[in-house]
Amino acid sequence: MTSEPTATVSSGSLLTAVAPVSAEEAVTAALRDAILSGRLVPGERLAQAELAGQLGVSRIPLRDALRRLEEEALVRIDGRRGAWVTALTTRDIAEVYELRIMLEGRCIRSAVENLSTEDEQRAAVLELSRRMDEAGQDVMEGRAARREFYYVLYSHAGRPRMHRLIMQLRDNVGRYHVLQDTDLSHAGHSEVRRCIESGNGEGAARAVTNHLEEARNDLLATMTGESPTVPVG
Amino acid sequence: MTSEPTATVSSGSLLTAVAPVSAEEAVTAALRDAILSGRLVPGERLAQAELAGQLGVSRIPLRDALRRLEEEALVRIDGRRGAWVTALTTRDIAEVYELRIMLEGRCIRSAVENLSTEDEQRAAVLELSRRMDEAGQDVMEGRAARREFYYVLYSHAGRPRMHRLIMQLRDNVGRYHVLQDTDLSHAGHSEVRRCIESGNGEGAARAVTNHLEEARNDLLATMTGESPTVPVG
DNA sequence: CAGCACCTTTCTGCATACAATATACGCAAC
DNA sequence: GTTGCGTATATTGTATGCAGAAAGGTGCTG
Repeated sequence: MTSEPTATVSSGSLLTAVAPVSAEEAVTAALRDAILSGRLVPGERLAQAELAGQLGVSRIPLRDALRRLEEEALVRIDGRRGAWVTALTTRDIAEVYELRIMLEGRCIRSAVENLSTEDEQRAAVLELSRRMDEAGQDVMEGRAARREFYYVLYSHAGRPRMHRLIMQLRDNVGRYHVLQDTDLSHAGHSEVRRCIESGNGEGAARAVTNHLEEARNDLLATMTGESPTVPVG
Repeated sequence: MTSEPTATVSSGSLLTAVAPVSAEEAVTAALRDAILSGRLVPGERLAQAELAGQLGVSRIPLRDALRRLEEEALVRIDGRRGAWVTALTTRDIAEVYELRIMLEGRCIRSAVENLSTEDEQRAAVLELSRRMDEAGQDVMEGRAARREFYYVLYSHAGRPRMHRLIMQLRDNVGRYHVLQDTDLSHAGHSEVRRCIESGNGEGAARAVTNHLEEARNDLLATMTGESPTVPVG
């Protein structure tokens, strides 16, 4: 949120991990990072002129960024009334996890099977798994490490649409895990790593499915009774 | 493609079926209809100034429309090089159908089960089914009727993300079915209708899954050997 | 005191204008 | 004859300005 746009967007997009070449891409990355990190909370209004001024760009690339984030379901645009950070209800959370369970099970199975015949790729994935285990102190660091691990792992499934969709669904619910039980996650991730090493795609699918079901139950339990912030109406 | 933008967009969006209120929405509907109907073929270049002039709007809403259609995977935008109508490879087709089989089976099961307790909603869906069977002469009319039937049917699953995603996947591969075997489709749709009437969600899921597998096999068989049109090297 | 209409303000959507970059063509050198 | 480079053109990305629609406040009226 500095006045220098180039400095603000130095972190780059979490999805592409390449330097942004256009202002719209830079703004998208900056806003996405702000939303996923919680600096922009669900329900918060996103005024075009204000954000454009803060990021040092015109309203045109900012509008493009808001529309892109709307497609990622991180932002909700309501006609000519404005844009807000998306607030999810418990029903939304349940649907996202239902989709994740269906998609990630299939995706990880193909990824693990494909990796069983490509040793160097598998080594790179396992290296990311090790780095994920190490970065356990800082919450945001651990989250970024997990995201990168699954991003690279799922990329080997040979299903670009599924991959993109899964990452969007992850980002949607990830910001609602304020303080997830990391011990529980650790067990699931370790099981996934063992399945990668042994080439057991079916086992990895079961591990991810179980892990996601537990995470869903935990998250829904913490959200029970809390009515989510609704932007308008 | 007239010079009057308001007349050009009278058809409205296929997804929302409501009158467009903004120029971007109108342009999106017009371009989407042109792509789905085949007037804009896969691989065709989409120049901003040319399309904006033909549709009678500025380049700004046209750019927004292109970006939205890019998210629907109907248009591919490549940096500052331009936009093209998306061309799918056989691998893309296979992935889209894999996703459809997973998602539509789950979606139709919930929809049919939900409809079993709401008689008037079920009657409306069955009316659309009847209309779908009648509109068998014209190819485009039959396609539109099928689309509306499944759009309304799936909307009763209580899963808006899944619903939106399924319709996008349908639109992606629908334009590749140049002349589908309508007899084969008829049998599948009839089975779905019977399951709706009897409230058999599991049977509807099986029927849709089988239907989609057959459609996938037919489409991939016709595409075998034909290298799809690639926009750029 | 409540409710409604009007006005002011603010914000978004769109059109025009400018800047930057990718492509295409021509020319020269090897 | 082919390859590399430089310039010209075309096209996209972005900034600024303007019109129109909501939202909010204020005064009037029942």
